[in-house]
Amino acid sequence: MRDGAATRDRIDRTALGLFVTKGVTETTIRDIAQGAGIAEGALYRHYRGKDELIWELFARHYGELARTLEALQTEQKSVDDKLAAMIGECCRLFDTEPILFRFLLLVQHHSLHRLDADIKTPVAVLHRVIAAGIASGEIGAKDPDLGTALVLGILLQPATFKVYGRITQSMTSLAPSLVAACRRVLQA
Amino acid sequence: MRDGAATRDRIDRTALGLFVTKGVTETTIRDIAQGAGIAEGALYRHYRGKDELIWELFARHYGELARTLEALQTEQKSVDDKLAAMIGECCRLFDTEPILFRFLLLVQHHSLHRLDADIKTPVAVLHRVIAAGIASGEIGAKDPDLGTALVLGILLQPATFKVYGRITQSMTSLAPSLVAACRRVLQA
Amino acid sequence: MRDGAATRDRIDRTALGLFVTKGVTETTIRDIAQGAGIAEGALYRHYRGKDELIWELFARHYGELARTLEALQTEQKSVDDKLAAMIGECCRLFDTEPILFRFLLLVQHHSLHRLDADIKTPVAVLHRVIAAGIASGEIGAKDPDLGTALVLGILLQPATFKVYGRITQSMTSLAPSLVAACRRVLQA
Amino acid sequence: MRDGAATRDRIDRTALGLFVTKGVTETTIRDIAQGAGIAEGALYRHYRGKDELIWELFARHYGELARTLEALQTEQKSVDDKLAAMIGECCRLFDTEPILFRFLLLVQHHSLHRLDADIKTPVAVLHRVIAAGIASGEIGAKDPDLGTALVLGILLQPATFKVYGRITQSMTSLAPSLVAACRRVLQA
DNA sequence: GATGAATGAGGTTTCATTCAT
DNA sequence: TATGAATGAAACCTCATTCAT
Repeated sequence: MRDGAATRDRIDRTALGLFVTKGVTETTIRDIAQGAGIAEGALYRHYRGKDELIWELFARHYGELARTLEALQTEQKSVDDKLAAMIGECCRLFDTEPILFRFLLLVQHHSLHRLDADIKTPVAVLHRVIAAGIASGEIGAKDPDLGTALVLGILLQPATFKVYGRITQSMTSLAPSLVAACRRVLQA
Repeated sequence: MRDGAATRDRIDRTALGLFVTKGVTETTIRDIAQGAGIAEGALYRHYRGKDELIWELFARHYGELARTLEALQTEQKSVDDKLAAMIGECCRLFDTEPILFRFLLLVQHHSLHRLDADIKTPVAVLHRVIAAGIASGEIGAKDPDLGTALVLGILLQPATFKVYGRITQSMTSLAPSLVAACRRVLQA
Repeated sequence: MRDGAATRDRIDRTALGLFVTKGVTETTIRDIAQGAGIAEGALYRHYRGKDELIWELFARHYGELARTLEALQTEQKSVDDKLAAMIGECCRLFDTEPILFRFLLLVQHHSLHRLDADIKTPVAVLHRVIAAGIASGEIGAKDPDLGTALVLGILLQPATFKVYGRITQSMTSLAPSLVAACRRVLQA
Repeated sequence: MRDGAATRDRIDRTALGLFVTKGVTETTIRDIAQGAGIAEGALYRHYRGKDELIWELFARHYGELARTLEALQTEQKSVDDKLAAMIGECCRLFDTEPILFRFLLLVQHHSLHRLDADIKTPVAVLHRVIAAGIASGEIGAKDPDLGTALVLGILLQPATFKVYGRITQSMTSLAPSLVAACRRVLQA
């Protein structure tokens, strides 16, 4: 079954790339199959259908990112360090696997209605850290929801700008500025 | 003859609502026609096709927002006041016409490739204000692109949270906090 | 009603031109109305529908050509002169009103199923002349149907070549050669 | 998997028949699919669209006829024999595959604009033979274009008459008469 | 008599999925 | 297990014609 795993991997990578380039709805099974070098029907050996492929791809990586952030956060003591670690990781991910990052950015809206009952999300991790910081007094702000939104905006909007070429530096090189911005924003 | 302008208006409103609710690609011409109470073919009296409908709707309102922001910005002296006015207007727009706002948020990516030669954008207005603030020394930050991204993130991510019900207050009531956050972020 | 007649004339000329350029089925009522400078609905004041427009145009001019040929043929004594007169007239018509000629060429197949009960046709006139020539011994050939086909081919195929630019001389200047060819062909 | 070649064959034959019977534009994809006993969508496995189906069908057979005529012409020494061979073959084709022949007759105008850069045509073969005959003095006529038109007219117009039932004999039985007519016509 | 919005049927094409091989 | 032809529903769009103004 090593072949099967390799094929599935090609499917995943091809799909990810096409989803990001053309959009999810605009990408057809045929596109993916061609890109992965298999027949259309073969895809259904690996996924029950297009929806499941999308969902699987999203849930797997979204969940993985959540677990990674959770681990990083746990390693740190102060809220400041926790935030720095998480933002740094996201920047690193963007630079290392931009397609995957953009996919997560893209599909989160599309897939959010299935998130309810399901897995831990990166946003939830972030939210918990900020809420804890407010509780402990490390963060001056009062509203954990707003705080989460602000931090998220400060992280994701530059990433979006980078996608469109409005920002050219690497996200990693930008990370310290973003961390600083988050700190300032959470002060009041 | 029947009243063309009224029909067109119903088309516009129906389309906007469906685009926001179901997504642009997921909304069909039939959906729109049914919602507007006309036959599918009738839509083509008013728009050359689905793409043009999307583009028209986007360009019209995106351009209008840009012009509104530009006017507001001109009325103010200091960069602080300019930012406050612009952010306030966006919050007001979100509260007043949430569907329109969400549509602009949604489609901007989808339609960005046609923005090249065309009209002024709200982002461009914001960028110009920030660049001027940097030049005049009113803003401590150095990079106008990053600054624009940060402000935009601080504005749009809370809006997104509100769309998903994670934030319940009105955007207008949130505006002062957002303005304050922007000021702080632009300080370094 | 002078205006009505003028409008109808514009419709006719526009339709003729479009039919020849784009094809009959490919030409829409809208095309014609736009070309004629009227609204789509207005066309139905002049013709009951598209089919009738086509048929009317065809029948009118096809019948007129038949009557013209009939008159010319009657004026001449010998079969040779009759043929010369008819061919000359067709060549003149091609040079004078190429669009009309091409339309007749084009639509004859499309409209032939309605010719049954109806009017005299140019082909019928030609056929009668040749049959008479065979009967009187002026023509050596035996089969009037084949003879008609040959003469028609000798006339229409050069016209078709001219339409496609493979022949550049005027049809009128070609007429003597065509007449000579017909004579020779009808000899055996 | 199901047999693709057989299906494609059924599509081709059905399309050819319908094109000839109802006209190309008047024949719908649904007509063809029904006639071929498949779903509409299945057609697109075999042809990219209706236009390509038409073009493919035309180019394939038009080119094949050109090659056949070329081969026959090469086998003969004298221009007379070359013409006889080519005309004989066309008559044989008409009698053997009348639908195919009528299709070629019908669509040549519709498809001529794509002939530019492309393949050899039957008309080109004929033209070359006649031009060579003029050069060698075997043909008395002077203008190869006119000569080609005349021969073509003498061949195709009887075929057209046969299509409409005005001529009842087989084209093959008519061939000698046509050859003789061509000879006579090319003498001056 | 003219206008052009509206209708409604029908055209071409796409596409996720199934299924025979 | 893989293939790719086939399905069938549905998408977008066109167009002759009607009809309210």
